Amino acid sequence: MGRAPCCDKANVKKGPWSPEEDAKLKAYIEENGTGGNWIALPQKIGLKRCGKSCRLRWLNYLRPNIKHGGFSEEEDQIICSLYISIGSRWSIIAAQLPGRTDNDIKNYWNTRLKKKLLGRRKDPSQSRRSFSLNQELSSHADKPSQTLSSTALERMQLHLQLQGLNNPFSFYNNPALWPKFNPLGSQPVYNPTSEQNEQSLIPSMPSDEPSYPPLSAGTQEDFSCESSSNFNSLNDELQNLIYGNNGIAELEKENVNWFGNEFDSLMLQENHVLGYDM
DNA sequence: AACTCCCTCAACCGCGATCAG
DNA sequence: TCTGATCGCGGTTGAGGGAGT
Repeated sequence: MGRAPCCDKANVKKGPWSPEEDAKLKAYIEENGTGGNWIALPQKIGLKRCGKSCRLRWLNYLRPNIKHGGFSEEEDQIICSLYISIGSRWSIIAAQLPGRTDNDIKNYWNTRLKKKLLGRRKDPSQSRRSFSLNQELSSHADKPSQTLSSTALERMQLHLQLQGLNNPFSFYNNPALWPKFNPLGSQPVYNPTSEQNEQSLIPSMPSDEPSYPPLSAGTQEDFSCESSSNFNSLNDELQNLIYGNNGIAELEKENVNWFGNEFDSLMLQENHVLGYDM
């Protein structure tokens, strides 16, 4: 038995929204709110739209203070850092960028930022390195135990890419990145002294690399968010997500650990490919 | 000018999570 | 506790427009 449709598909308009529809939806929500029920909302205001479509239109386009396009270099860095840390959790990434929607960031990442970063080939040796890794990994693709998700591969590749010394996004030579990479304020994500951090959110750094400095108030402000309360709630969300003090967070932590494991196995494979483990 | 190709982004779809009765 | 309804998220699609030929 299939899933029940959320609305009557036959009587629902699809495709681009007209200015009249936008005006109706915007006026109603600004006056009455969503009423906590998106499914019933279009009927209330006489729109032949699916409730989900209304919700999306409001969140991604009509909501006040939405920014479109024109991503700054700093926003690029935040998106990139968080993508490597937590993957395609666009809603969480969007929460760190005021005025940006998850859909916007997702589109921006898929169409531009990913190409901008992964397409970068400054150093031929680095290029060969990435290529050989991909080639080697894909040659093992028929072995189930070594099949890796494309997202993880992409993040792995990005991580390698970002290690390039000439790369402005490099974690190692760009201190401005460190606070962005650790959105949790004073609690460092990577703590080389803690055994529990073996599978930390951030891939392990070589032991001779400096650990991330604790955030100053200034850098935390720099990190984003209009109000401190907003920042704190986001902060809490990320704290829960990463450190986990409830059931849901534990689930998230599993995912994070999964990435840690996957990343570790990738690093092992890469070392093997490059002959570092000999 | 006409055609094709490629890119962007708004919107859709399906699914897991959560809520309410 | 169960079940159906709804929400929210991430992946995908396709229309529209710009660039190239």
